[in-house]
Amino acid sequence: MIILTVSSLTATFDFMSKNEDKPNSTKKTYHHGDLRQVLISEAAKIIREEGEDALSMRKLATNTGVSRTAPYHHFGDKQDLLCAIAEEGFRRFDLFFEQQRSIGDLQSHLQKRLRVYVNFAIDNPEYYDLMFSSRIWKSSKISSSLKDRAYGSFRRYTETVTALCENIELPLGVTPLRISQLSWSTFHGMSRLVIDGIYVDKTAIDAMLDTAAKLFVPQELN
Amino acid sequence: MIILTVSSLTATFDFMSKNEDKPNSTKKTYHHGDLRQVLISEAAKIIREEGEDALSMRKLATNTGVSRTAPYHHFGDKQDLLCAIAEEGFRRFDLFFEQQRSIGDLQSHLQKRLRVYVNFAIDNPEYYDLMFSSRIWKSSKISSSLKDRAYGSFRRYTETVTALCENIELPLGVTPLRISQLSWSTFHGMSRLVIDGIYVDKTAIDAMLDTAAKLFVPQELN
DNA sequence: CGATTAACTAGACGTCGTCAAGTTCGAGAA
DNA sequence: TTCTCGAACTTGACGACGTCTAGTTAATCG
Repeated sequence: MIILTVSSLTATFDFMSKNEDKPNSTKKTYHHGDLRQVLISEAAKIIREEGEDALSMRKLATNTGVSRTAPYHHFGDKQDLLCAIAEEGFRRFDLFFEQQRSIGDLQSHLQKRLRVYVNFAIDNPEYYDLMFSSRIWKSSKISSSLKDRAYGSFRRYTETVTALCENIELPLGVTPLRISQLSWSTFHGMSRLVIDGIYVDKTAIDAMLDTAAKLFVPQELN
Repeated sequence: MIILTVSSLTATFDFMSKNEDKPNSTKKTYHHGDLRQVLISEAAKIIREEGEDALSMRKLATNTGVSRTAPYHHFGDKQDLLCAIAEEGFRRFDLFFEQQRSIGDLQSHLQKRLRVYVNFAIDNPEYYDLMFSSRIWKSSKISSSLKDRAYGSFRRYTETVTALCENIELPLGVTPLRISQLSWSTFHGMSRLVIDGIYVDKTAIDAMLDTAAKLFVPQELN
C-alpha cells in the first residue's frame, strides 16, 4: 500500500479507478473521491492478511493514506465499519450463489450447496467471519441494511429448499423450514470449525460434505 | 467483589483455603492465596455479564481487588488467560455430559446429545464462545493442555458414536468418524447461531433438534 | 466571484496490554 | 529465633488504541 503525501502540486495521479468506464479516474487530492469503498476493501485486506485483531481504525487510515479520523466521516464508529464489511460479504455471498445455481433433486442440490457454501467460507474467511460475528449480531447498533440483506439471503435459501421438497414425502413433523434451518446450521458449523482453526484437516471436508448429503435426505429417494 | 485494604495488623488470617473444609473463608492479605482460580471465574463473570469485549486485564484486576499487573504472575498474557478460561469450559463441558449419559439407539442418543450440547452452549455462552474461539485456535500460543482437553472431548464423542453404530448398516462411504464430525458440526453450528445472536427464536430450537435426530439416522431404523 | 458545506486534518483524552523495577511476606535453613 | 530467598504483589511508564472537538481545505453552486 503506497502512502501518497498530499502535496500542493497539481500533478495528476490516476488511482482508485472504481468505475471502469471513467477514462480519467479520480485524482489524489485533498478530497479522496471514493474513500468509503477503499476503506472497506482495505479493511478486509488487513483482516485477511493479519487477522481481525490487527484491524484498527488508525492503521486502516494510515494504510489508505488519510488521516486518523478521516474514516469517521464515512462510518460512525468502528462497529459501523464492521457492519459495512459484513454487508459487502453478504453481497459477494449472494453473487457467489447466483453464479452457481444447481438443478436436480434435493440430495444433489444439498450436496452442491454444501460444497459451495463451505468453499465460500474457506475462500473468504475475512468476510464470512464478520457476516456471522457475535460482535455484530449481539450489538444494538447493527445496521438495518445489513439485517435486511442477511435475512434476504436466508429467505431465498428457504424458498429454494421448499421448492425442492415439494414432491417428496418428509418424515412426520419435518418441514422444509426446519430442513433449511438445520442444513444451514450444518453449513455454518462446518465452516466455522474450519475457518476458526479447529478442524484443520481440510482433506476430510469433502468426505464430511458427502456424508451430510447422504444422511440429510430420506433414504427412499436414493 | 469486595476490595479489602492491606493493613499492617498482625492478626492471624487463615487464607489459602482452597479446600471447602476450612470453616473461615479467605481473608485479604498481601498474598492473595488463590488468585489464579478467582481470576478465571471473575473473568468468566465479566464476559457473561458485559460481553467479551468488556474483559480487560485491568478491569479484571480491579474487580478482583488486586493491582493492574498482578494477573501477569499467573498468566503470561491475556491470551494465556483466555486459554485457561476455555480449558475450564471444556472441564465443565465434560462434566456436564458425564452426568447425562444416555442409553439407547443412535437416534435417541443423537437426539439427547443434541439437546444437552446446545443447552450447554446456551447456558454457558461465556465458556462456549472461548472454547471454540478463533482468537484461541488460530493463535500459535494456544496452550497444549487446552489442546489435549479439547481433543479428548471430541475423541470420547467419536468413540460413543462408533459404539452406537456397531450394529447398524451405514450407507456406502459413511463411517462413524464422519457421522461424528458431521453431527458435531451441526451441534456447533446451531449453538453458534444461537449464542452469536443470529437465530433469535429459541422456541424453534427444539423443533430443529428433533428434525436433526430424524434426518441423521437412516430411515429403516425408525 | 463569493458563500456554503462536505471532506479531511491535528490535538487531546481516557483506556488498553504489558514491560521494568521495586516492595512485601511466607517459609525453609541456620 | 534470625536470616535469607523467592514467589506474590505494586507502582510507574510506554506506545497503541477508539473517538471527541475544533479547525482547515476545496468542490460546487448561485
